[in-house]
Amino acid sequence: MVRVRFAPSPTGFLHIGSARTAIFNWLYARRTGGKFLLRVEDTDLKRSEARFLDEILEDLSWLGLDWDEEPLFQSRRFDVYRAKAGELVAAGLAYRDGDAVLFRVPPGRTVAYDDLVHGPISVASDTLKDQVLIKSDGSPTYNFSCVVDDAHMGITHILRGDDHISNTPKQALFYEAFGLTPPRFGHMPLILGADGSKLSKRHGGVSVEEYKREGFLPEALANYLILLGWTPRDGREMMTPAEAASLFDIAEMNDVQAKFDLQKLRWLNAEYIVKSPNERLLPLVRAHLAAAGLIADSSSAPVSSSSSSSVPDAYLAKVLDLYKVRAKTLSELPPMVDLFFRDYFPLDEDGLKHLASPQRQDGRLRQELRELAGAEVWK
RNA sequence: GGCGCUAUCGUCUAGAGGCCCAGGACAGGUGGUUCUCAGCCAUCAGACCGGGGUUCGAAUCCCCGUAGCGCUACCA
Repeated sequence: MVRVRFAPSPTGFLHIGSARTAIFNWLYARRTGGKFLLRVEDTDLKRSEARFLDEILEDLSWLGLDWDEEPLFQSRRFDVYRAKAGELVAAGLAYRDGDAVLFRVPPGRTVAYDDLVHGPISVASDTLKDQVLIKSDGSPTYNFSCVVDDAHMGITHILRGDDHISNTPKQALFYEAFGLTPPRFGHMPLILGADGSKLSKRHGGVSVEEYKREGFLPEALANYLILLGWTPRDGREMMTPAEAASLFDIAEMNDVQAKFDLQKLRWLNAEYIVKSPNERLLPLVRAHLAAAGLIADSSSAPVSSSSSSSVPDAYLAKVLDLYKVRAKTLSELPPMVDLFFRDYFPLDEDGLKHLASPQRQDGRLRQELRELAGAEVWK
């Protein structure tokens, strides 16, 4: 049975690239009827924080992913890693260097494996230095804890970013040292910023949380991330994770790094906004309007008296019907609809000219507008 | 520097030797519809990194170059 895992480090928010890795692992598990597991790589005690883990799990759920077992925490398994390293030392395959344990890389070997997305990859062991297994402070290195835990969790397929390609031969050597058959590896290309450089803040956000806050719908983000690296056979572009899961094939994964295109994400988001029923959008829209100060913040409003000042759903729904075709993100909505939440309507010259143009046959309205213009002292 | 991965329109991609004077989507241009915007409809422009091979035939295979990215940590 297929068992895959997503292994975040709780040292920051969920990166957009990590989110994609998680999605594809989930896709593969769901496609094959296997298990999608979580492992918390919190070996860096100083940088790991519980609040980051909470945020990461929340974002994964938000994106529509679910996992099959309780997450494994690496910070609770330090004694296991040390014991495992001890086995290798006893077998003469590793040695203690001060308080650290290093793996002896066998010379003159070609370490090869068949990558699920890239095909055959090989590297000469002579280009590898001896690998640290256990650091002087007793904590394990990434590559070592990774192998120990993947074996422990019975992981059959490892789908991760291209940045781990160079780690794989090292890990393959560890499996060999333990007499284990390594899992299958598949490395997916990294996501780059629009200018081809490493994805960073200036490209429009690197964390899932930022897109959530901007008013992107999770189905749009998930859909876009899936598209960035895989195209279904039938060429469709809009799909839910569940639909993608029914079509997914690792062999079809792209092996080319892709640039993150905010325009296309925005287009997808707009499509999902238009398709979403108002009941689903309303709570989100409320939050954005409240954040913009256009309506009272429902979450912090007093329970009793002020019902008269709260805007009814029916009213918001009408506004939404008018404007959801124009907004590419929910955060764009408030400036577009602010006039529906004000008591005065200052008109600029263009607006006045347009509404009072002779093309309008409604003389009565024109008259009213003139009066309005005269009354512009409000502004 | 060493090792590795990659290379089709601005972007995401289709293309697994002839079906391709390269198809789709986003973005862009133009026109139409509309009292504005958005939308919708129509339409245009836009690419096989360079050079060598292999082959009757290459975007597709091989080699070299170039470029981008990754790794080269007692970070993960």
